[in-house]
Amino acid sequence: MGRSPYCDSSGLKKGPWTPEEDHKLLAYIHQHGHGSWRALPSKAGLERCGKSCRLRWTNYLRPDIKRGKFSLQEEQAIEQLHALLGNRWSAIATHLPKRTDNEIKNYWNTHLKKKLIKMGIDPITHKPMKNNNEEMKVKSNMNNSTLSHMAQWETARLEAEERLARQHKIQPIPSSSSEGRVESPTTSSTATENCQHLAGESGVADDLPSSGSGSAESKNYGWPDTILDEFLRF
DNA sequence: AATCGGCTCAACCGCTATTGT
DNA sequence: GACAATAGCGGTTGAGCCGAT
Repeated sequence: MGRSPYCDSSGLKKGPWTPEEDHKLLAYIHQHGHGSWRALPSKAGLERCGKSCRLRWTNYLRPDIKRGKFSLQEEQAIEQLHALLGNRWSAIATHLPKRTDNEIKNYWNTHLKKKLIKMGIDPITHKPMKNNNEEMKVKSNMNNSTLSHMAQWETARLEAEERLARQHKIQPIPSSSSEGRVESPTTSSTATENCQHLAGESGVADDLPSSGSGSAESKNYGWPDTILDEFLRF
């Protein structure tokens, strides 16, 4: 499997995009669609590599992007989804309409991770940190419902994993879901609904997507939808 | 006013996955 | 099946901003 170089360093521009470049990219995609990203820059008259164009489009220029501050609901949804999916930003992004994986990743790294650490929660495991001082802080700062809620999430995750493992021993997963990258808008929306249900019960994430978040590209990387569903059904 | 340090976020880089031949 | 091309993901970087000193 040959790896393509990021961008040939043959005079291609790097760094921040100018409004003129944005305009060229927008105009081209609006007229022709992006097609092959590799071929796009020359067709659009841009001295950028295709990868750079794709990134600019998906992270900034796409019309269905919501920019600006994250709401409390979005914040809580990210926390819950991260507890469930880990650093699978694109998978998390499919459950947060109009937010890009890059934006969510940035927000996690700059805000949420610190917030959890401050609360004495390990941002990786989403469990209270073992450190005594931190644990004391957790005990005094976190309310019981938050703790029990997190424990429920973790328990449910483990149960779902176990159940799925058992199931797979009996019946192998169909090829579509065993390939790691799963495209299934149906189950995605089910998961979303369940997430909404869960969020509703715990009083968070009221504005989670009610549809498949407009994601024709909706994928649950790594986590098969069955696990996600199981977990969110909890 | 200068400078220092922390923070944010757009963009880059390197890798894997997928698709086509 | 092997290989190449392309797409997409997640980690990291660095320029710019802003508040503190």
